Amino acid sequence: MPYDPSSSESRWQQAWSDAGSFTATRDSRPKYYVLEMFPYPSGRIHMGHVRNYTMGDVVARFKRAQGFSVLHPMGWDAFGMPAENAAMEQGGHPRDWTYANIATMREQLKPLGLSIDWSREFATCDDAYVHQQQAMFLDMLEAGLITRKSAQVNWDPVDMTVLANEQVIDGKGWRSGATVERRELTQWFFRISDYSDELLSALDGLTGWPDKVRLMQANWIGKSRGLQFRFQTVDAPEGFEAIEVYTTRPDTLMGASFVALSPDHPLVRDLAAADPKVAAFVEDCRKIGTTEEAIETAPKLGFDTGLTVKHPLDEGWQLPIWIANFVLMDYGTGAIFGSPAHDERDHEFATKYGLPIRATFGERGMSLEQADALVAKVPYVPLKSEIVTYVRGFSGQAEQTGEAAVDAAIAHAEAHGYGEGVTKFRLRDWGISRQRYWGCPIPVLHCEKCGTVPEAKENLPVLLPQDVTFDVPGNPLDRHPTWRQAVCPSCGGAALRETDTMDTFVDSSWYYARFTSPHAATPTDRADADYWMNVDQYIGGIEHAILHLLYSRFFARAMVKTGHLPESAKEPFDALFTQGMVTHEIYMTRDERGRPVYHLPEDVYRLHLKGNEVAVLKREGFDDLSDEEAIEYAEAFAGEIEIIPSAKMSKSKKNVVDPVNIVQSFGADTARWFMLSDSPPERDVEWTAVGAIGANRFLARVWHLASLDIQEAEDPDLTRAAHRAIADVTKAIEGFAFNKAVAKIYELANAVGKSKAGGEARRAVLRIMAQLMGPMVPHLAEDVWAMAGGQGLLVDAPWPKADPALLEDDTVVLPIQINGKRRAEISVAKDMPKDQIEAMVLADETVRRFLEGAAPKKLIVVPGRIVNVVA
RNA sequence: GGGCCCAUACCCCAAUUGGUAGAGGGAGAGGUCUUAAACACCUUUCAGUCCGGGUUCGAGUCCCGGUGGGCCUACCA
Repeated sequence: MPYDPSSSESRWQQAWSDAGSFTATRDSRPKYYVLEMFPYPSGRIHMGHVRNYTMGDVVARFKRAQGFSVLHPMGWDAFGMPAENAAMEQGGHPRDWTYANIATMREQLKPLGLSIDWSREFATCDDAYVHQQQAMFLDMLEAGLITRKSAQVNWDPVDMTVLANEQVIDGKGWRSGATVERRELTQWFFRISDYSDELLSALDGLTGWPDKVRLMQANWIGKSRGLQFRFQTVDAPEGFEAIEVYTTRPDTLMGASFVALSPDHPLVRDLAAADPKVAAFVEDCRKIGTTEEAIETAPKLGFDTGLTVKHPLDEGWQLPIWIANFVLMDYGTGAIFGSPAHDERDHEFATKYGLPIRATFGERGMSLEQADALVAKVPYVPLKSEIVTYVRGFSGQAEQTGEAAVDAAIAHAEAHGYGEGVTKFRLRDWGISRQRYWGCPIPVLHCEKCGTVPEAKENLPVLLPQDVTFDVPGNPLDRHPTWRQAVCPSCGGAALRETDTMDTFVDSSWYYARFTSPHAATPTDRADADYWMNVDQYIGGIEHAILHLLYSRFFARAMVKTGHLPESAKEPFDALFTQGMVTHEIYMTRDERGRPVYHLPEDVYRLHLKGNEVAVLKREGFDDLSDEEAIEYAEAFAGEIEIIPSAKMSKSKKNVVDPVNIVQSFGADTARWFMLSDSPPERDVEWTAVGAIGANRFLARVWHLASLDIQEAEDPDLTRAAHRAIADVTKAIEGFAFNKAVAKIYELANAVGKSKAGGEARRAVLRIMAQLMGPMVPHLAEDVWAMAGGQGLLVDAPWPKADPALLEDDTVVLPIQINGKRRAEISVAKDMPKDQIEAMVLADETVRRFLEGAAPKKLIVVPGRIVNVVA
């Protein structure tokens, strides 16, 4: 009977389902919660999902076998713009599109044989989830965690909607092509910035997270210590007698050459109202979008207001006030002083507009002239920890580090009363208002009498109306005939509903908590949350390293504050693993006009031909060719396709392989095995057709090995190999080194293949192999388990234990190095004392020949490892 | 511009964390089986660890300086 995953895989999946093997239960076992980032229901699963969920499944099945009560759920991040875009493009309703996609993807996911508790499945667009999220919103509003304030947004005047930064391309709306405006809108915010310090300092405790992610979060939160102070203005309009600035380099105050204001600074607005030239300049600045590329390529623009300020340390010294496009209103105070000698941007600006460049410090030991010469062409920006010489210092030592100088300057300002030391954060409040239909409605009302009023909890959920259309731009909620009309819960009068919906990051900020009691009539059930939280292992892509994880950390704290999570769950993810991408080669030809045309891997015949990598298009009739004919064919068309090195799978480059096809032709276990082989999980893995065939071939070989009928014989070496494998595979899985675990299983399979062991001795080893393979290729493992006489289902078998007595050999081979080069080796008992080894080494013929009778200068014996003789 | 990661055989990757560079897979070559092929099995080729210094009895591993690739982030004052 050959290996036939198509029949056996669904059979085992049915068996697990019938046995309820993966239903998570609260019981006496220790708990383990493993979670992979839930998918967006885009329509089809892709290889990235397969990799992500396979890794999680390995952990889940491994922990389950080790005796943990495992929670391993799955759900859908179901709100968001693609559903609305689909409705606009193809008609239909976002809800129908979303739920149809979920149904499709669920059916694609299930054949992978993941050990998921499907009874806990939910989508964030489910009425129940919307309900509980709204209930929490009200709790958080009451607890002071939410605020409403005015903020700038990217506004598309044609589509009449707010755009996210990534939807603004070259200053134009991605859909309409209209020039994007910046607009002020009143929006809802989570007060995450109140938690800046807490979210930053708590990173130290996240020892189960990659350093990289912690660092990225720290940079994002962006704590800085600096000086905030005021410049007295000269002849400025009323109300602007002083300009507040913030700097992290107050030590460069004597190098100040100008003050620069953001185009959005209140003083600039005041000036623009009176002076059309200022207004025109501000308008120019606005045209440059807020995108990264736009900012990167934008030239520094400045406008001299003609106004001046007095230098705080020298009343007679006046600095000009400029408006500069590179000054941001939402960081610091929206105003800076320019210190061109020690800042790249300021230097570029000063050079362009002919403003003075005066050094405040130079390299250690430099004179004032030398320092000024140093900064004339390029700014001097050493690390703050470096010692420099202050040539225009005003506080602290002449020779000191930047850090010390900053501290001294702050102290000086505070002592003389012209400024104070301030800690600032880059992290801003989290704006969650979206002028969109397909999201969770914000449950508040606007009442003429009472103002903004929270909806009463008993009126929840506030559900989206179904009778909407997407044929006109704008938010369908705004133009719905009746949906907005509601009763004010405070005064009983007429009120209008808020039509903004919540950012979808809100949905994904607490789904992990909802999984602990997905059907509860409250956001969480505290007994369940107390039992299951935290997530012991979270797995997902690095692209979520900042926003999703930071928002979730904040949200968990907010849930603790509102009583929905225990205090111990304020850091919800104990351990985080960020997996690499799945990549594939890109196959490209060009059309008659030289434009690139990409081809799907399934349409390409790929082989090594006389040392060259060749890819050719499969034309009609290709599938009927014999191997020789196919090679001839490839030779005939060689070079027609350019092979571009592997890159992340993307539809536009057509370098995608559909997991559904792979599962159909090879089985889920092959896809899973491939994903775990070779590449370390944190690194990218390249999908190749030959690799998939290779993985499948190995699984067939294991099947074959298990089905052989071998005459009874003992083989203690094989038993040893099996126990060695238990120890190695266990360690590898625990360390997320699945590629190493795979290699150890290959080794064991090779040993089984070579061994003459038969009967129960062989079956025992096969059962161990099945157990070790279980987390990775669970279906084949069940087959092997059954063939080798395993009792019951393999998923219910406890993880095997290695017998320590079988792990170590009694004798070890010690290599002998002479002057660092390996020259000989001796075989000694494992626990032989050092002096005996030394005696043996000195007696060794090769060693004696090298030493030529002399005593060695040094003899280093590392027990169990190596001996080095220094002659 | 800033930060992080990576570089070992033709390719993907191991190397007990400073102790014999090769565990494993793929590809290539040859063979057994076969009418032939597939499957299976056997045999085999291929590096001294990107480059240059340093520390050490000993460096793929640690340190310094380059080169090449990748990821993230960015007018943050």
